[in-house]
Amino acid sequence: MSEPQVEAPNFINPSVPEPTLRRLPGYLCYFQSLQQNHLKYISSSVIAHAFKIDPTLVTKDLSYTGVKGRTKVGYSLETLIEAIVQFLKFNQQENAFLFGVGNLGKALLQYDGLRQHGIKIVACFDIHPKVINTTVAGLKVYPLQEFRDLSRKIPARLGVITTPDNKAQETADLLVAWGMKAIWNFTPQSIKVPEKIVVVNTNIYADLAVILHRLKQS
Amino acid sequence: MSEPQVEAPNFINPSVPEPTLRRLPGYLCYFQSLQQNHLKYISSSVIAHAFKIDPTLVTKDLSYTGVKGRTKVGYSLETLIEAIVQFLKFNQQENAFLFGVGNLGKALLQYDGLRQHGIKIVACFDIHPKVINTTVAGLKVYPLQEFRDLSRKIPARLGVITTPDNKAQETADLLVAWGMKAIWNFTPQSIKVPEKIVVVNTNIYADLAVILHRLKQS
DNA sequence: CAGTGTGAAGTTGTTCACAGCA
DNA sequence: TGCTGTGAACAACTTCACACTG
Repeated sequence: MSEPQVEAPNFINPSVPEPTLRRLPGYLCYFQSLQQNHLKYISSSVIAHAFKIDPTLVTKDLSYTGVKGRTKVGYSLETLIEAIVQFLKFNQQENAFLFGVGNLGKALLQYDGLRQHGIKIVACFDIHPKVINTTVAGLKVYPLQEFRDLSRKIPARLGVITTPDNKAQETADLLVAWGMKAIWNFTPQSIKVPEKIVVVNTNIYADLAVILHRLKQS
Repeated sequence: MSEPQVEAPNFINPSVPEPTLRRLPGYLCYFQSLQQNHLKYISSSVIAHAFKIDPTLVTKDLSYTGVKGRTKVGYSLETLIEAIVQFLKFNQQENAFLFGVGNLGKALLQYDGLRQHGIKIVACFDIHPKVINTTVAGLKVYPLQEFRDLSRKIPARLGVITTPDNKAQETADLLVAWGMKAIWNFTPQSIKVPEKIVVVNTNIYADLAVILHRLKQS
C-alpha cells in the first residue's frame, strides 16, 4: 500500500471559506507594513494578536495560500506576501468601468489603492452635464450613452456602481445588458441581476449598524 | 397560573447575531424604496427573493426588531421601517470627528447618507497645510493639534479614520488618548487599541477579494 | 391555502487538543 | 520549549419541518 507523498493537498480547490477570503487582505496589508520595517519572519500568534483572533484560525487561513511555516521561526513575510497576492489575484490586472462620478466615484478614481490591487478603471460615466467631459484622475467622464460603444472597444468584466441609490438598479440592468460579468455595488440598495452575474455589495450602513450596536451597550 | 401576555419576549437582549445586524440596513433601504412606490405590505418570501436568501432567515432577522407580521398579508412596511430605525438607533444622533480630509474623507463629509442615519460629523482634522482651514461641506478643516481642545468643547464618542494607511495607528492612538469610545477605520491597516474601545474596519479589499475570487472561477 | 413563527436538524466556521519538529 | 499543522469538539448561523392563523 503506497500512500506517502501527500503532494499539494489543498491546491485544487478546497473551497476557501468566505471569512478566510475576507481576512486575507487584512493580513496582506499588515505583512507589507511589517516588511517595510525590515522584519523577515512572523508567527501566527503574533498575527492573531494583532487581529484579535485565534492563532489556529490564522494558521488555517494561511494554509489556503499554500505557504508553509517553519517551526520555531514562523512564516517568511516575503513568501507570505507573494503567496497572498497570487492567491487573491491582486497581481492580475482586471479592467473596470465606473458609473456615477459623484463624491464617492471621484474618490475611487483618485485612489490608487485599487490599481495597486489589480483593478484598473478604464473609463467612467455619468449622466449629469456638469461632470460629463470633465477629467478626473486623468480619465475623461463620458456620457452614459457611450458605454455601449466603449464596452466593445475596451475589454472589461467588472462594473463599479457609485450612482445615487435610486439609480442603482437601472445602472445594473445596463451593465448586464452590455456584458459585464461582475458588479461592485457601493450603493445600499440591493440590486437584482441574473444568476450568473457576480455581485458584491459594499454597504457602509452594515458597518455603521455594528458600531452603533456595540457602542450603545458598552 | 398566569402566563398569558407574552409581552416583549425578545426585547431585553437576545444577543442579536452580527450577520443579522449587518443585513438589517439592507432591508431598511429596500423597504424605504418600496414605500416610495406606495406599497403598504411585504412578505418575507418577497424580501428573501430580493436578497437571495432563505425566507425563514428573513423572518428571524425581522423578529429581532419586535415587529409582528400578519399571516396572509405580510409585514407592514411602515411598522418595519420604524422598528428597524429604532432598533439600529439610526434616529439617535451620534456626533463624530473625522480624521484625514483626503478624497475619501471629503466624500464622507459631503455624503448626507451618514447624517440621515444619525451620524453627525461635527469637526474634521488634517495635518496638511493645503487643506487646513479650507471648508468642506460647511465644516472648517482644523489642524490636528486642535483636536484636543475641540474634543473637550464638543461631545463625541466616535472617530472616523480616513487618513493614509500608514497614519492609521498613530491617529487611533490619539483618538483613544482623547477619550473616543469608538473608531470607524476606513484604512486597510489593522489598528491596536485597548480592549474596551469599539473598532469597526471598513476594508474594501475584503470585498475586492470576494469579487475576484468569484470572477475567476465562474 | 398563503403567509408567520419556532424548535430541531444541518451546515459552516472557530477553537481545542495534541502530534511532530527543530 | 515554541511553533506549525491537523483532526475532533464546539459554537454560530442557516435551513428544514411543521404547527398555527385568518
